[in-house]
Amino acid sequence: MVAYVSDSFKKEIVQRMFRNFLDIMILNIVQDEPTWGYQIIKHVEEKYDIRLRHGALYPLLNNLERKQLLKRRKEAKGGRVRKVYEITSKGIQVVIAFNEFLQDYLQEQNTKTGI
Amino acid sequence: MVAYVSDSFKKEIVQRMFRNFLDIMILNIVQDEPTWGYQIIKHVEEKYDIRLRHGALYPLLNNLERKQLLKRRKEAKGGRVRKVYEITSKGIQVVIAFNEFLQDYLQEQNTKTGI
DNA sequence: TGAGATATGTCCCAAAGGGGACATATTGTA
DNA sequence: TACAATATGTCCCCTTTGGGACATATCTCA
Repeated sequence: MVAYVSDSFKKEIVQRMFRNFLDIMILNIVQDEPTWGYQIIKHVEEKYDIRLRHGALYPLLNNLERKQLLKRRKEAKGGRVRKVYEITSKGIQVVIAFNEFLQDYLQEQNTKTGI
Repeated sequence: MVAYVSDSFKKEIVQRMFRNFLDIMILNIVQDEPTWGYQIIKHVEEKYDIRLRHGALYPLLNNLERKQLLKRRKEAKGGRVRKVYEITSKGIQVVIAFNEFLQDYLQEQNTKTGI
């Protein structure tokens, strides 16, 4: 846990989200559209202003593939290797479970604070 | 990361949520109504079927108080000590930041998957 | 009076995880 | 031709975290 400072509250949350639920964040991104490691790093950097370490990402992608949450659709080449990942039905289930929990959680928040 | 098995997906998510965002989960519970450590443990066990270790919770509560996210309202006694916590305005900001991120995140999910 | 529930405190060891470094190869561009 | 960007792989050390244990005190009920 880091010090909470007014404006950086949200930034802090996003960072923790990516630190602790990186696998699910990745699944979400890949679900949106098939993509590859390097692009995921660029995407997250651009959208969330967060720097993912490739040293953490690539092993994770291989891991998710081993668990059959992702599948490597093709290796688009040109002399250069590129692993394009696609989400599996099992992967989608994980994303759905996550989203449902969040939905239930927020639902409660709303009923408590009066819509 | 643990193996994802169909039915236990959601359970798994809840556990990770409490493991990784325990502070915010606690802030939420306290925001709902002022309460104390022992009751939080019972509450979480009952509602989520998750066992919080008091060895982790009590230091965290003291920590949240030191950071002024919680304040100890009173020590209701009877010879026995009980620390009743209340959320602070700073604590509420953290909860709001968290909820807003989740809201934005789910919003995107919905627009992507069609409403 | 003795056991179980209530209530909180603190500490330590082992496991996990992340940051950073080391490594390699191709493509484009100045 | 040389550097920056693209693209992925792997490893290690250090910090963080959790689980479990040790500790204490009161209250209630059988």
